[in-house]
Amino acid sequence: MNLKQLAAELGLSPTTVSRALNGYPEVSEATRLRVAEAARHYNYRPNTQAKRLATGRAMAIGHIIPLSTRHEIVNPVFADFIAGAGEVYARAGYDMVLTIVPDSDEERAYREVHSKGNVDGIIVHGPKVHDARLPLLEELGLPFVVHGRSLGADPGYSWVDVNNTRAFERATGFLLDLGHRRIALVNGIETMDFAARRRHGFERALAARGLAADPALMVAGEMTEAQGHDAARDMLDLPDPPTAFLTASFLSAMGVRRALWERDMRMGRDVSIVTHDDELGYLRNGADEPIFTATRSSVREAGRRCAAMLLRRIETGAGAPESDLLEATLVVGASTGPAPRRSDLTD
Amino acid sequence: MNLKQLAAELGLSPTTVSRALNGYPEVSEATRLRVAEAARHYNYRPNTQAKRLATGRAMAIGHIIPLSTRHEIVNPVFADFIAGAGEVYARAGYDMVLTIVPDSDEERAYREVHSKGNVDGIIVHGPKVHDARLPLLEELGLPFVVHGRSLGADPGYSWVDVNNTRAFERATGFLLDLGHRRIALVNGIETMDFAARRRHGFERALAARGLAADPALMVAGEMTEAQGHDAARDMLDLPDPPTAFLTASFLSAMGVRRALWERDMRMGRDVSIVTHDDELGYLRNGADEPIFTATRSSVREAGRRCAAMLLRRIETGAGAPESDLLEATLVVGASTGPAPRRSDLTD
DNA sequence: TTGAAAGCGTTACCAA
DNA sequence: TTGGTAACGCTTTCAA
Repeated sequence: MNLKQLAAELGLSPTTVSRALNGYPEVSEATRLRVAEAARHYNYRPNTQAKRLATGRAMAIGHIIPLSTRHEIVNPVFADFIAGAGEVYARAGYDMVLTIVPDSDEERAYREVHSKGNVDGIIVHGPKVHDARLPLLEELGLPFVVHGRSLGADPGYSWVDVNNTRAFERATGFLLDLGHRRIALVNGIETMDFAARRRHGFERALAARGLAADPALMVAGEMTEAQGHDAARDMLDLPDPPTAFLTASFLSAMGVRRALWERDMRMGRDVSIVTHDDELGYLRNGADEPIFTATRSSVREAGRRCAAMLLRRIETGAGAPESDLLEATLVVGASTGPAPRRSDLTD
Repeated sequence: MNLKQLAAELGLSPTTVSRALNGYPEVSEATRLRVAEAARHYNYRPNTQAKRLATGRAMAIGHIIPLSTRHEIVNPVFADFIAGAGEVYARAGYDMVLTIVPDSDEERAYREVHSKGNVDGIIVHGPKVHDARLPLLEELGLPFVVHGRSLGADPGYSWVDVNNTRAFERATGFLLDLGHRRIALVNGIETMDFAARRRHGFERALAARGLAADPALMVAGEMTEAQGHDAARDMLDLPDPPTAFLTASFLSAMGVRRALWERDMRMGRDVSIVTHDDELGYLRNGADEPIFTATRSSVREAGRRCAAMLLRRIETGAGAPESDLLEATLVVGASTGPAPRRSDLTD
């Protein structure tokens, strides 16, 4: 059933039917009702392609994922973000178009998606400290919002990010308050903006107490179980091993835990772990009270906000860049001090 | 630059230019070259929407993800699958359209995506033992391929699946060979087809030795770290606790390991774990030789095959249903017997 | 408040 | 081998 047929059934012109369905004011209430009724009855849905061609709007948002970036697509953060963004798109009648590209083709993919005109805007995932995509998109004039930020880029782009610097600063401060002085950082790859910021936060907290970060206690790499394990194993072999670990992901924390296990050490007794991720709800304080983070659900929230921001910009024709900084909470597993409360960490 | 403008530049009709660019045979080699050259020079890309409207093909494949289904979107398996499918779509010039829907709206989403005509076919994710989506899609006449299978459905649909039954049967047999008699199964939700099959495999291996599964040693639920932990903790409290665990996911295995840790038990000495997932490369046998599975990369391969099958069906106008059964390998962490070799399991 | 007609950028049919 | 024209299904301008 298409518009013409529906109009014929109603004895109206396609024009009027279109107007009635799209909420134009100049159509009488009576016809609007008749039309709506008939549309429902015949289960009429306007053809997307035709609508797109006529309006010149793709009604779709692109997400371009570099293939090799295991960091992104295989990252639970990515999935949660996509879920959040997808909710918003669905409500607004937009499609979400995912494009998987080999890294080498990334630039071509952006240009192509632009000239083919099958998306109205783009979400940039996993920004690096120095990221060639932002100037490229600026040049193309394609509306975009970055999930994250890029330290090396000209400001002036729109973004939604979590406060990684402060989160890690706070977490480090928390461990310092518990008396730890040898704190290890098991970080993500530091060409990624988020990891660079986490390291800054870590170093800032140490510096605030007049401490310098020990390079032997800092490691950066793919955030896997194996990374956490190998890093912790090696560090625990040092003459002056760490008494606490700060990790950038759940998987790394799992690996650290395995290294402790292999040495018959216990979290909270011999060592503390603080990790910036969710899923660690099971780390409990002395009162068997779960201490957890909002990371996972807040990533979904970030997805929602990112998508909403982009749609707003598209529909209002962009304008001044916008930004949105979410505060992250942290998972804490440590019981050598007083049982930490969520509120200790959230502000 | 659109087709008309390009044609004008060349002094040709849009028709001819279109034919030249789309490889129709009836255009002379000379003009084909001229056109190709000009297209490159002006960086011409045909407008997707117009092409779609004219051909009646959306050049897009839909993936509909129910929102609440944490099992899917947040599942690393999902991400790997998407990555594999995305590769194939990109090569074939198709878009991948992800739709996130509240569970209650799932049927409506399928109907809508169909009547709006913005996809040419659908991949069905996470089939249940009894799944209403398959008859619905059949009724709509929308081409689809299932990632997985549905025990309760009429055969006659196309699918790509991993041999879950046999994988778990083999893993169970492996533990039995090592002498274990009390084997626990920490499974996924058993209304999901894959989990039902895994359980069948488990029970079949026991039955083959004349053993019956002990209900107290079987648990099914969300495959999280917490699930694995709680299940293992409770089972280890039984008067006759398990000596081995078979888990359906990496996260569950992590939880089982934590439960062991809390009891100062060790894998390989006190207990064995076999899990159907990747990332457990770190479970090493006595010779410190990693024993690992291909699951993760094979999920990507499944994504590729699923996508390729669907595109083939769309382009050839479907026909007899097709299927593709991949053999799964398994992660094994156990050292109470002779060091297991990968080939022992892959047979 | 309604309708006729043009237009969006392609492809596809029929002539030349 | 090429070109003119209709068609795809909708929106939008202009008239009535």
